Amino acid sequence: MRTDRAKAPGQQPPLTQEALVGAALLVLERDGLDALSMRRVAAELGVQAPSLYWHVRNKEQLLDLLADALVADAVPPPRVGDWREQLRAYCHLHRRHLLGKRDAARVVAGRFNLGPSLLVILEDQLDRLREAGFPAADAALTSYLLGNYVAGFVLQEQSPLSAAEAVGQATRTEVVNAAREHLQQLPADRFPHLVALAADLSEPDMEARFAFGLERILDGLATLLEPEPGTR
Amino acid sequence: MRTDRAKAPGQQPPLTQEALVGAALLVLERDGLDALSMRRVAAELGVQAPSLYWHVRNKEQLLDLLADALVADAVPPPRVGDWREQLRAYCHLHRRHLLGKRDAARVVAGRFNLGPSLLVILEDQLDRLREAGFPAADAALTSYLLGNYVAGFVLQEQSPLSAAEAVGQATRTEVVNAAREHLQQLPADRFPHLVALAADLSEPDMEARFAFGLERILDGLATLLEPEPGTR
DNA sequence: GATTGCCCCTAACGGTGTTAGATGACAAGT
DNA sequence: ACTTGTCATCTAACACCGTTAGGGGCAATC
Repeated sequence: MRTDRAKAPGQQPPLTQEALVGAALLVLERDGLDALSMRRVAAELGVQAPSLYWHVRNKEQLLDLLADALVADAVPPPRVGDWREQLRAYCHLHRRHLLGKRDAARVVAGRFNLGPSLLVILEDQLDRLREAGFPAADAALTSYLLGNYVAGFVLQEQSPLSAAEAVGQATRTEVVNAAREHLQQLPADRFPHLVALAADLSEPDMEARFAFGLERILDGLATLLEPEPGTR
Repeated sequence: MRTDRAKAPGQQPPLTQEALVGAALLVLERDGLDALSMRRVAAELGVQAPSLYWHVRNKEQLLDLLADALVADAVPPPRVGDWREQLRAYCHLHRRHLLGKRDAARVVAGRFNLGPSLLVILEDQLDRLREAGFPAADAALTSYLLGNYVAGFVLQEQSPLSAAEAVGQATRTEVVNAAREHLQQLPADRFPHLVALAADLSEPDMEARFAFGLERILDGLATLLEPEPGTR
């Protein structure tokens, strides 16, 4: 019997680890994280599931590689403007990048990454922070803080979407509206602020929410650089 | 045949939704999130798995309830000091609380919560923020920001722990040491900052990392309250 | 006493990650 | 040319998983 490796639209290229990651990326984008199984990735390559374990220790490692691949094609922002503008651009780009790939934040967030692609980004960020005058320790902490903020935010941002579509009805605005109504109908004597701020709390403009937090962080970083501007 | 409900150390109490959540909490604490299956929760109650579906739509809903239960016994900090001190205490308590329960952040982070326990906390937070002088919209955004920051941070903080113990060897310091050595042996010409800051980047003092980010956010919030350092 | 509705049961479906061991392809050594 | 051996994939299987279908006991209600 011949090898039916070619029966699926598979690869002759002899199934490297990168090929696994590529197939996983494809499955993630097409079917979502919950449907990302070893069997499906294998099928994508025209191969049986156990074959994957020759190239990868287990699914967890594949997800680690996937996490790094997800940030691989993120391009750093141009080096124009002051450090603040550059960091702002960095974070907005990072968020846009994660939002662009389905379930990306769920893969990336809470994973101890340190893959090669992330290292490149980290190095570049540290360079700009040091150049801006941040001490070594602060630069390291800042990088961690920003990465954490963006990943955590996008995780929250795209989670209700997938949760809602799992239940049935779809659009994010429906979920947001339901949340606002839920808040508004609370007993006003016990939850006066929640009722009063229902509209603000269920503000669907995620861009604004993201920007608010980011600007707070940037403001806070600025105080590190200006030890005595007069007030404090 | 008699009912063998009592063969496991089970409950006569007729299996309410709260009982499910209680059992789930117990399984989570004892076996971790990855081992939290419907069958195991059922076994904890001396019951078969399909019985759970009478009280709960699916596992996702059980996790939602679990997420709220995980923040249920968080006590707000005393109302002493200025808003800054109170918010700081709030976040540190929240972090400690999540760290105290196994895999708590993995359950809570990235879940659209709004359970009753969280609503109480949110209401209290909003009250303090309004009292401190924050406009309505800013108070809402701030609450979201802080909750997001703490959950995201703890998610990162306790994730490598469980990841490492899944692989085999245990302690977090081992993982951190491996990360530092990995950074130090990078080619110094391509990654000068990563090599130089290896120690800072793999700083294992998570408390300090957390405090750094939190203080930045608090500094940033302070600039919202003092638009012009002259008047008010 | 019959009926209804609650609540748990057994059985089963299709899926999962992962391992054991057989099998083939193909290069190196004799 | 034949053996050897390593790589890379296969088949078969294990122990689970979430979830559904449908049966049956048991209390309250009519």
